[in-house]
Amino acid sequence: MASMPSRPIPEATVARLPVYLRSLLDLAEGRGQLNVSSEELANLAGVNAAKVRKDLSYLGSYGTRGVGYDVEYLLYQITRELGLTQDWPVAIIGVGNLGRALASYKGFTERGFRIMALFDVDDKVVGSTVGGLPVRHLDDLKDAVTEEGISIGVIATPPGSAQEVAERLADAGVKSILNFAPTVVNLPPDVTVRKVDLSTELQILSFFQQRVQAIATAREANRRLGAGR
Amino acid sequence: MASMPSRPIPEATVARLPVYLRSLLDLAEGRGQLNVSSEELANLAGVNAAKVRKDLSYLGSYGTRGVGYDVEYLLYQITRELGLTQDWPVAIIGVGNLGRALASYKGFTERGFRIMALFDVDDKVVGSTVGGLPVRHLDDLKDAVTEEGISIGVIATPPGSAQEVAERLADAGVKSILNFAPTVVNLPPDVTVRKVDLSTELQILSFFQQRVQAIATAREANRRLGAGR
DNA sequence: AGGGGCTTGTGAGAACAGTCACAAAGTCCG
DNA sequence: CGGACTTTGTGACTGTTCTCACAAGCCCCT
Repeated sequence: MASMPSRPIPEATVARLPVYLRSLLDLAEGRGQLNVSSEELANLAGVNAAKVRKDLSYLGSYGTRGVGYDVEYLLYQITRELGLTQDWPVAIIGVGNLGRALASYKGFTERGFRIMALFDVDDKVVGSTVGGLPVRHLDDLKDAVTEEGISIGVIATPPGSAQEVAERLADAGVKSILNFAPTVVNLPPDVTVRKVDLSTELQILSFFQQRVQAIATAREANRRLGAGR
Repeated sequence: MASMPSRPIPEATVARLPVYLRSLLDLAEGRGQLNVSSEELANLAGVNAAKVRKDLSYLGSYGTRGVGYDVEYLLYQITRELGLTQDWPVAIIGVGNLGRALASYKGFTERGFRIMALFDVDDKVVGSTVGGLPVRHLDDLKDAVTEEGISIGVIATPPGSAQEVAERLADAGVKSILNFAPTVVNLPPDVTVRKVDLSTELQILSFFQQRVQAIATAREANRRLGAGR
């Protein structure tokens, strides 16, 4: 029995690790701080301190009681746990407004994600260069994935094409997909799909906004009625 | 006591309503289908049927046993619950790559979200026109929010400016913010902030990808050792 | 009018996530 | 060297979300 994963890391924790990572980078690069307490990290990450400690405890006991966590060491551990000690070759499919913005977005490349190839089906863009990379035809996908060792696919197509593109990615052996198209894609469970959906987010905001307004309106009505209590 | 909210709708449910909404629109517009079962809706939305039923039950009893849900009626109820029967005026702050892409992104406008104003601080873009709208200076924010009745703010600035912009939005009376900047913003609890973060998503994918590879490697090692069982 | 066949709505329980509070373990200072 | 102080790591609790399974309700056919 080689290296048994000490405890399985809850998904909710995994989703917060990148936030801690960024906060720690700010501390290290910005102020050159050497130690950080769960309290301070919690403030930076916008969560509560107990949660930070519990999250970090899944990675192991990397803190020192009475002192806090060593920033550099924690940075290294989180980086390692997230698999960011290596580079991940990324392909973007769909070179419309969004695809273009993604291709030239810096935050994308900064942390070990290398955009290796762009794909589209439109003859008007296939062959052109975007952000220093040639746009290839979608039919080249499988070959390119093999050649370039692409491990992450980013779908930035219109919703109608997303499912097909997702299947092609899966067929080419890509196991991690980030879907920007506003539609659900169904794939076998061995492929991890995450969704980033603008209009969904706006609609959720709308729900809360509407609720606030509804309450305000009700309160207003109550006041007019002069209802006591 | 006027209209007591029958049951509070769980946040997890709210987050799925937009997905159901989209699936229903596909059914209605695409195939003109009149009824839908929880089973079918679940397939379209990529969740399980019991969850669909429970989610919808929070809105009221809008289904018919033995038949399913009336597509149009359900569409209306979800639209109403999400507060999408009215238009929401939106402002985008930060007109870089991402801001531009957002300003011209169609999915944005389609469902009752109207982009009313764009803001930046860079003299090189202030005064120019993007997607048919003039880019105004951030200092005009408060006035514009009042004049245009802006209720949703979208932050598309670099991370360093996000907190300040968020505070300005809050100060101007905006209660709903969608933050694309890769940083946490802290605001009073009466402001709803949602975060869309590209690199966080990629890092989460990296975690799972790395895990899969680690397992594959371990299995490979086991095979080489000829370990039985 | 009654029975068979579907599909909803929901109670009960399991799984997961978040919070609290405190013992354990370290530092620091006199 | 000992005691005050700080901060971690975690057990126990609470709250939320998911899943299962089935009674209740409705349609349709004969």
